[in-house]
Amino acid sequence: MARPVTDTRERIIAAASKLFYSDGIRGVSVDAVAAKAGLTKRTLYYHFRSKDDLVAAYLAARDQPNLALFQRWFAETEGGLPDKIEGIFRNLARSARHPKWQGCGFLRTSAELANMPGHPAIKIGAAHKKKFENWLRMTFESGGIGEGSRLARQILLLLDGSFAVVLLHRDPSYMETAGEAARSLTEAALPTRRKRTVAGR
Amino acid sequence: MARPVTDTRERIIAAASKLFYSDGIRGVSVDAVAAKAGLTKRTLYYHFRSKDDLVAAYLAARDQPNLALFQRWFAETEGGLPDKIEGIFRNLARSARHPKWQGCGFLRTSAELANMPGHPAIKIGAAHKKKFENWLRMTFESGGIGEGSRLARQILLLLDGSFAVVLLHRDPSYMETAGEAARSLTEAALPTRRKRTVAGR
DNA sequence: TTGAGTATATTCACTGGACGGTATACATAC
DNA sequence: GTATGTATACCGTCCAGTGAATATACTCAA
Repeated sequence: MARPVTDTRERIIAAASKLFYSDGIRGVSVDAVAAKAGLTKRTLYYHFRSKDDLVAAYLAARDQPNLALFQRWFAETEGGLPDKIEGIFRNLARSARHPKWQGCGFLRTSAELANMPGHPAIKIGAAHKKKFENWLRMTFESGGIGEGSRLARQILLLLDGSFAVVLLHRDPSYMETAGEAARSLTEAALPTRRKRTVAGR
Repeated sequence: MARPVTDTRERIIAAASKLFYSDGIRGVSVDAVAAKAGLTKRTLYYHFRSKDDLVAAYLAARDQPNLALFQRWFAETEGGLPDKIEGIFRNLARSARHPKWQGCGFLRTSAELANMPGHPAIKIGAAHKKKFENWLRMTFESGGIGEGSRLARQILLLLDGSFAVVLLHRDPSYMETAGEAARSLTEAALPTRRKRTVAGR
């Protein structure tokens, strides 16, 4: 065959993505990924050095699209900063109602591999969440919020909390509750539009 | 030997608890649990019908002590409701700095077994979190907070969010951030002590 | 234009080990 | 002499990773 490397690689990653996300890392064998991709395990091992490598590639491939999705949800929501933040949670709740939804792949991987803190996949997950947090912070700061850093962390906590809680209870309404909380915190952090001097901590 | 059933059972659960919490469910073999408990796998299977049973027993054994710990942290913190809520997070941050800390066993199990939503262990985890949420709600309501139900959910989201985020970044300071957010939300929900009529949503 | 040689890509068949669970037998306590 | 409890040894399966061979595309000299 000798197709260009990237095609096969991406087919493998696509297969891995579906399986790892749906059944967890340790719940999916390399054979299963190869079968889903329509090739032999040996071929898979030609393109990836190890299962750990494959897991890292799976998460790396989800990094940018995930971020872009959140940013789109934010951009497409009408209204002020609090509304737009709440919009992210509303969209998330909607997507969590899809039957194939299984929480956040990054968080689930970090939970599953908690005993291997140095695992490349965990580093990728951590970097992903940091990117999101930074984007929030910059958004807040350019929206006139002084302590954008703190608010960004709080929103992130609510977001990841809703991933965890909704995965456990299978009740996406928690995401709407999280959205309300996020809105409250954002409103409280917003400058009062009247007096505007120090107002710090 | 023929020791009373409960002794051996509890020794097994204690061993399982350490191993499952530290290395995850699928990362620990039944043999490993038996070895840690100082007996044979066959003996273990005399006391538990399957690994799934054992996993459920592991979480069931953590239910009450965990709840009691949170309640103690709440009770032992001086001050008003917001302070006491923040106290939970502060204590949690302290415990998360212990080298053996690996997040919340209930959440990690639900993440690992996400593809088996009916698994008994997940039901136990869900019930545990519901108990905690209910305790929060009752605490808030008897503290004079009208919408205690919503606030309880928000606090829970922050708490579980901090479990997830700290597990990923290995940075317990997120728990203090979550505690601040929890305090803010609690303060905002507290009656103004002055005008007190509707003030609803 | 072709054909030899090389790098890329894929397959089949296998290994060594771990894993969940069980058949059978033995020991102790009441 | 039967309930309970523990141990040895085993079964069938799955799983991450590999060795050896093969097939295809690419390069470049004749």
